Amino acid sequence: MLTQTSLSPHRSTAFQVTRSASRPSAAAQTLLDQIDFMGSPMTFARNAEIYGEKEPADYVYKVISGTVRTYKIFDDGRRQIGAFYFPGDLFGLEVGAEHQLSAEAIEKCVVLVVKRSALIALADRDTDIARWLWSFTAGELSRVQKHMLILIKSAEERVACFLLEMAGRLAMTDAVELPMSRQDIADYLGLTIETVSRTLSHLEAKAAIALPTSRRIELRNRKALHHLNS
Amino acid sequence: MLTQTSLSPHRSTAFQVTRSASRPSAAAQTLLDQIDFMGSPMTFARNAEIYGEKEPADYVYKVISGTVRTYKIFDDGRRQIGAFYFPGDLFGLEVGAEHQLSAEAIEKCVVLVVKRSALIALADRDTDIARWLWSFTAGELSRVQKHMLILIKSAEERVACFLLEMAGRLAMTDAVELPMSRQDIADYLGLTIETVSRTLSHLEAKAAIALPTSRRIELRNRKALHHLNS
DNA sequence: CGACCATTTGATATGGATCAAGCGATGTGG
DNA sequence: CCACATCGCTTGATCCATATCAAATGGTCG
Repeated sequence: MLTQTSLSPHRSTAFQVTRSASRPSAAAQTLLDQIDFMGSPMTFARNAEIYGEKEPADYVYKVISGTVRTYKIFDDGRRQIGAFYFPGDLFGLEVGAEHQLSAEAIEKCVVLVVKRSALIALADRDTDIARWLWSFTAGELSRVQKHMLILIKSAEERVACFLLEMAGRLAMTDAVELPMSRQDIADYLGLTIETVSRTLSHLEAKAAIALPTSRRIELRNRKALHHLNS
Repeated sequence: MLTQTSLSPHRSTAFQVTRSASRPSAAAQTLLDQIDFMGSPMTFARNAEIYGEKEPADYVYKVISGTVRTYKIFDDGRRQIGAFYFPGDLFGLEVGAEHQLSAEAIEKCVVLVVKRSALIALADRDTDIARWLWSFTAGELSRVQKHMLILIKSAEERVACFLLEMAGRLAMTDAVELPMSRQDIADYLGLTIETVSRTLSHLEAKAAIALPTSRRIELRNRKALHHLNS
């Protein structure tokens, strides 16, 4: 499952440098940081599958570079994107035996791959680690709950929420370089690409945003966007 | 927060009988069962608030009888129901300090109330308990993910999913007595009451269900309902 | 019985989907 | 290096599912 579309695991020189540091104690830092010392980097090409729905969830992943989407495809061919993951984000951690969604690289990605059993073993010895794993799942729950709430809003509100979310996660300034296509955005928001495109054009007409290129979006009036949020 | 619309906590004779049994070891049963020995029963009237969004999440609840809804109200007045909880279900367990949604009794309810700190204390001493708490949150995550997926479907698919879910949770047979109103169903499915009502009528016309009364629903053709599921 | 509330049903409006065409950037082969 | 195919995106025209507005029906409780 890990080999189908990806390079075999190896340690890049960049990560070897990091690994040469002395290993801190379990409680001294978050598990998210510790994974840097436990994981093997793997590279995935654009659109490569990282794992598939219902495959054994034996590994957990941390994004080093690039962007990942998790999604589900329905019988009728429609796709719902569950989440986007950016550098620093952990994904693919399940409590059950199987992945609930599929995961793909949106663009060329490097991810650290860690055996889930290794994390579980740590958690059994260290209450803080166990607590952290629980918190992580609770964070995912919270995120999905928010995502669910945007699906009952109007197209304009959904797009505004999306832009604010992306700006918050991958931009320090008001300019965002989106790594995902209009189709990805549409499938994340439960809209069509035409509606996403039209809504962005409309927000630009209202001077809430600017679109220097189709992937680059500048927030010009966050207040107007937030107002759509409710 | 616990007193506003409810009786003060007390132990009913029914629970005293249960409590008189010798206490099993932590690992011998699930935490869900153990809560029966730890919790104080409280009664909530129809539509009484059990807790509000953003209130401290110091207590966890287990439904003994009745039905509970969790929900969020938006600025524009719309309400989204996050979940329905039936007898035996646990709700209100948060990892963070505050409740993310509000909770209300749909009908007169008896719930067991347990201090969250008591559960956390158990989890710190018992890895199995810690694992169970994590699994519980993961189960909620899984449920919300499924719920999110139905929000992008057509009205008929949403209603069919809802009926199958309710039948699975509160009926042994094909007849379901719904505890919630059309408005509750509509707010759970992201539809209007009119659309819910019309869709039920349509499903009845197609002989997929029967509606002896507005609250009682008989599944006459599960296959047809499942087919709408996809 | 009568008031009230939940539900159903009907008529119309509308937001977003669908179908269709055009546009701009990117890349490829002649 | 240019002509052309391709792909992602935008824009336009029309359609349809669901919302909205409105009224009728039915069940419940004082």
